[in-house]
Amino acid sequence: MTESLTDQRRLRPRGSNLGRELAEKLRARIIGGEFPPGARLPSETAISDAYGVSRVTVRTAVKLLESQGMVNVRHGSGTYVADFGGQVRTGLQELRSISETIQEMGFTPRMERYRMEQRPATPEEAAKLAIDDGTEVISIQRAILADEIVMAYSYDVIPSSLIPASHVGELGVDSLFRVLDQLGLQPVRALAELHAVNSTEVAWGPSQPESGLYLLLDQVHQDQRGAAVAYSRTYFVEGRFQFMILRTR
Amino acid sequence: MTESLTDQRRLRPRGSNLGRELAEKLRARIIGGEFPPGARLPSETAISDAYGVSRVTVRTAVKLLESQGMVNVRHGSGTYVADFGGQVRTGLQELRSISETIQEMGFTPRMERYRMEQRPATPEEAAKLAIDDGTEVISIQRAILADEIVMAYSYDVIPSSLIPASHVGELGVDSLFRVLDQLGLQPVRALAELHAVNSTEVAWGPSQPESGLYLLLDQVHQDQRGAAVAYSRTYFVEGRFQFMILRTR
DNA sequence: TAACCGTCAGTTGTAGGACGACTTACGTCT
DNA sequence: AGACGTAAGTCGTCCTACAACTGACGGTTA
Repeated sequence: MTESLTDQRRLRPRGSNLGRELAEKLRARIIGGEFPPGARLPSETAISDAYGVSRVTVRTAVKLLESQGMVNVRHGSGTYVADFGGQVRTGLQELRSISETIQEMGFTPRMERYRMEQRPATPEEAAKLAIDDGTEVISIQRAILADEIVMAYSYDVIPSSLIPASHVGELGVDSLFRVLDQLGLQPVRALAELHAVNSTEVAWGPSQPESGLYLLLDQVHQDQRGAAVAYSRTYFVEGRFQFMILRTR
Repeated sequence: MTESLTDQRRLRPRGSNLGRELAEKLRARIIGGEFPPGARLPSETAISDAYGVSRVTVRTAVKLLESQGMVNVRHGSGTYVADFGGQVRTGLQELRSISETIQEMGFTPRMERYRMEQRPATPEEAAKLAIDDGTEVISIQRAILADEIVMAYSYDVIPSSLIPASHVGELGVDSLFRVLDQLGLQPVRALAELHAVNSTEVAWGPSQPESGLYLLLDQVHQDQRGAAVAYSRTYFVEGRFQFMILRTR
């Protein structure tokens, strides 16, 4: 068995590398306030000295932060912390669970399960997940709350073959991402479609919003090889969740 | 056939660099179908030989494409074209004009100007643009059409001080981005907010959509220094414009 | 036969040093 | 005071080399 090898690999998060790790550290220092918006980061050579890595690695880290909109790199001048309104930092384009985002915003997230069932995939779901028509899938309907206020209604679909029976129970309780992570199925990207929806058939349970106006995030989550691991439709109640997109060149 | 990028340095547009240029060329080849989804790109050394640039430059280009979700890089294996369901669609997070996006999708874009005026900024606009209350701004209301069908209604606001009188005339006709580009005001990032809107007061003119359901993209465009150069609200008619977001780790 | 396990070539990740291109500040000259 | 040249600092690109990883091939073993 090669179990010991995989365990060692876990010490360094799977799929990460020095560049990503350094980017995460720098990001933490920026968020921590050490480098306020507009401030200049140390030079690349200074950073490479401080962290004991090569300047190549520093550059990949900085480039990553730049692509996330955290910093602006100016040739000949330096690298500067981007100035967003002071508070916003997580954009929609970064892949993370909604629960975590709610938590980072200072609220208490909670999941409420409405229905969970195993059934054949509908043609649309099969197309999105690139599986055969009628393959068994697990369907989960949940509400996502922040401080007991409904933020969104989610409809998730996962092929049953990906979830061993021992983990099915966690699906309705824990975050979808966390369960997938435990199974070694880290989605690294998601192809999302956006729609405005006005319907009374989305919400369920108590404290339904009055307007019926939602922002629909229709997502296919993929692993590193491009294989679809989950299909989720999340209906965000308009006005309750601030959606930020960072558009970069 | 090797082409050297460094030879034509004088022709290079401002603010670009070799890495970005190479990324653009590779992107064109991918979109052109030379490398279909799932295909492996030539190795980094092969690309660096073919284009006459160093492997470092190739890596920055590939990293850029990776951050845009165009490719997946696998250590020890190669770089593979990401698989979006067969079609190539431009993601929302890449900053480009709507006209260009329409054109890339194979339609004919057209702008229709409804109203353009110079007036003091409203408090909300002043806040978004980080200017003093009541500063003179130019306000433009337009419709964006693809093959003569209204895709979106846009409400743009630019501080008057940025636009010399000689260029004001072009504002309603040409793309906003193109005018700003001619003035050396290249927006490199935009902080956008997303909303679902249901209103009958957005549309004007003939061929108004029946539903009144829109996806509102509320954007503040910034230059490289983080200064706000324009504030735009674009109401996309629901269902007519496919919105793609690429979420990456 | 079938599973296992090195080996090896190919590819991406990281290192170190060097120089070019650009920005900024500062001192000099007019 | 203003224009200009200079120099130091910083990012952009190049070169070479090696480490880490992947995938395929073949030999070994049960």
